[in-house]
Amino acid sequence: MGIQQFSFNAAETASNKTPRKINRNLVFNLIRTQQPISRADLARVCGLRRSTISLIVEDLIASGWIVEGSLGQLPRGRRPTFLELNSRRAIIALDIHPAQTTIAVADLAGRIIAQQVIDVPQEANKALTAIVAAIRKILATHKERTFDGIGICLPGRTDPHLQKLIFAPNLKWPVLSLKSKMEKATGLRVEMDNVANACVLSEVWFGASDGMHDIVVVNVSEGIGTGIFANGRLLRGESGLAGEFGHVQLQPDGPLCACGNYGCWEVLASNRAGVRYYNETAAVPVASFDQLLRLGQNGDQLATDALKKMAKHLGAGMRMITAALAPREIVVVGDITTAWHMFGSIVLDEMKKHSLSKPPILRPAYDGNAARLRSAVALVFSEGSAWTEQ
Amino acid sequence: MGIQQFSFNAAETASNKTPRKINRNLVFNLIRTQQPISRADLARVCGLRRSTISLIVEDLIASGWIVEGSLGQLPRGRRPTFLELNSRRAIIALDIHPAQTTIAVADLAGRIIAQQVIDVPQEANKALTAIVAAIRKILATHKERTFDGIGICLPGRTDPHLQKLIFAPNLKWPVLSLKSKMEKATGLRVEMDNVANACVLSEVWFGASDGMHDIVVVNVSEGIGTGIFANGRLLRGESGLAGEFGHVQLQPDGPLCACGNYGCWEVLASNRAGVRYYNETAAVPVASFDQLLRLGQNGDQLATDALKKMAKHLGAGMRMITAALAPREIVVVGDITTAWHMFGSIVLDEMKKHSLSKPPILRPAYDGNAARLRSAVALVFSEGSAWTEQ
DNA sequence: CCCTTATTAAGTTCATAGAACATACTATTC
DNA sequence: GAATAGTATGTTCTATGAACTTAATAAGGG
Repeated sequence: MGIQQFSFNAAETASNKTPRKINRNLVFNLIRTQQPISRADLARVCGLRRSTISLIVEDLIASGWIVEGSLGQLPRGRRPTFLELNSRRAIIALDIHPAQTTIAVADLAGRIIAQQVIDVPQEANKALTAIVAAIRKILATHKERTFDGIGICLPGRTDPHLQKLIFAPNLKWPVLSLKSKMEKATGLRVEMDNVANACVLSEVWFGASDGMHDIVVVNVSEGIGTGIFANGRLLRGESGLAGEFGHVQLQPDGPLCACGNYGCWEVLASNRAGVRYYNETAAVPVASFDQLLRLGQNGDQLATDALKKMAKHLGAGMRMITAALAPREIVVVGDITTAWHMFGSIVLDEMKKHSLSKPPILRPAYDGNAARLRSAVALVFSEGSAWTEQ
Repeated sequence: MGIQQFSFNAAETASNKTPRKINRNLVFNLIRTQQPISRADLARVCGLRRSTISLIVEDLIASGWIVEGSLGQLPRGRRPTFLELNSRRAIIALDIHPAQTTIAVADLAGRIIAQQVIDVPQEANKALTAIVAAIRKILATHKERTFDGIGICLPGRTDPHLQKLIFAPNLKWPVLSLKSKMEKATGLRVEMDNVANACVLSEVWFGASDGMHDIVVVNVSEGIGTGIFANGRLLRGESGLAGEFGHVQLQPDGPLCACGNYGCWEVLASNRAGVRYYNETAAVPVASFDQLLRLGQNGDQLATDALKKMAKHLGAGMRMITAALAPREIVVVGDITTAWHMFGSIVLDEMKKHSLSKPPILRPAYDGNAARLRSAVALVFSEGSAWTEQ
């Protein structure tokens, strides 16, 4: 199965520089994921000759992506020179959330170097100003690093072509040329995407996924968003709105959803649904999902019941995803994962019910907290393919 | 957006022969889709230099994929030599159906050269024998052609790795090494896939789709199967069972489905559902969907109502697909398309209801009848990339 | 114990071959 | 003569294979 079965597109001719592009990409990714690693090991792992590897490595060092590090130990023979990512290169990661926005500095390996919560006003333009100010401050205090771009993950959808924010109901932001405005204001490249999509990239870049199998990330929050990784890429859809499984109607006589339909998955299984289930039965209502979760973890019966109901509906949605895409893994992101030992099995059981195929692996994101910030790194480097240029 | 953002896989290094592979592929596909076409036009269309095109064309002629044809007309200057697919190369196309199996000879351009319905016994091994006999007969009567393989589309799912038939309830066939058995019996390469998947490939190879956008094919028959084309490839899923949207539960209190769940899309919207709707209301039941369709087209009110109900549920499922994948187009295959002028708009309206994004283009397959047979050609040449070898 | 030599592995150098390309050329037609 | 199709040739970029250099340890001899 070749890489590009269907590339009969005029734009994609290959020149004699094409092999280098491909191999450079390959070698860089090997160093990124296997660092520290020597030239000789690179050759063994990927099958290119040592001489070829040397040339490519020289190129990557010259352009500042990697550096030579310490020497390795061997029982005999010349000691290998380890290659590592250049830790002076960094990106700015932004995790925009209705309740709380976090800004961070991360290096190419996804290590979070600095991190802080910032105050962001509700109104879109004021928010933009506040964010740009925070970015300028970061740039000023981290002069020793080279910044390659800004990665933003947010609870909304972006147009894949125009790179505009097109759908962010939870932020109450209108359609917005966020990307170009930020790029003008900061001079840095900006990549932004939905939380679920960003977490998909994070899983593929830093997580257990190898980029060769399909995975689906389900972000359970106020709503439910999913990100789909298929055929070696993020699946964005024509409009950028692929992955809105949250708005599939699973119960035609269910509660009204914000989208206008009744009984969408996210009305049945989101954090809000959990809270609603609890408040329907309890004498004293809870105000937030956090509260509900704490009650449940402390053994409150009504809270547990509400969360179990939510978990069951989550599982029903995962069954839908399994039928639709048969991915290798479904990865869950969101507050509910902190109580996965209590509710994970309920989700799993419901998902497996009458499944046609071997059900996918179901698991929480490998690194719930940092995942969203890390995903910003993945966004900048997977979307823009920054190291491919020149 | 490069071809291969995530190819950090050891197997996929590029050598200095890689550009030729890519460009040869590209040129061949241009000839395939734009034939007849001259070398000069190829150069203009794809951007490669005339000298490069000449070399690649020479190669393709030498290996028998294309031939030089007639000369074109121009107002002045040397007349261009048209290049065409070698019409002596052909494949055998098999459309296996519970009711009726068709065998055909098709050339690279998807032209059906000969076609005949064959008798196939129910039992799997006897069926295999009958099919192999029919193939041998075809091979004997078409000695003037070179056959590159056998493409099979069938109402079942195949394992993408092992190439076994793993799920064919409507055929009542067990898990079966169909591919390897047929290859041994005929000496030809065999590619097989689900009807919906095959039709996806057919759309991309011979239809309006350009291979650059996502499309979903919905095959409405006894059940409902869908094929997904995303990120430039068919989406098969881990198990080969991706696209089973037909078994997503859209109405938890709906009728029992063969899969064990209640209210799956296919129980609500397949041909069988249409028949069921009619028979619930009519005094005299119909035995087949064909009958129902004829009644409806003749203006029978109860039949029309039943078909409208079915159409509405079809639309609800398309809304699900839109939310899940946001494809550019949804293409419908199946008997219902013969009455698309009557029911298409009902499907469309239901699909659009409360849609978050611009809804996809909804249309019947561009060539309902030949599509399934043609898809066999697409199967052989897209999956095996036959012209890439050597 | 020290020095020399062999062995092993890492990394580099260089001639070679495949491929696209730019340029110049030939062929054909009006 | 002008325009267009198609071909031939030298150049450049690339991966490769073989030979080479570098650096470390092991073995052996004095």
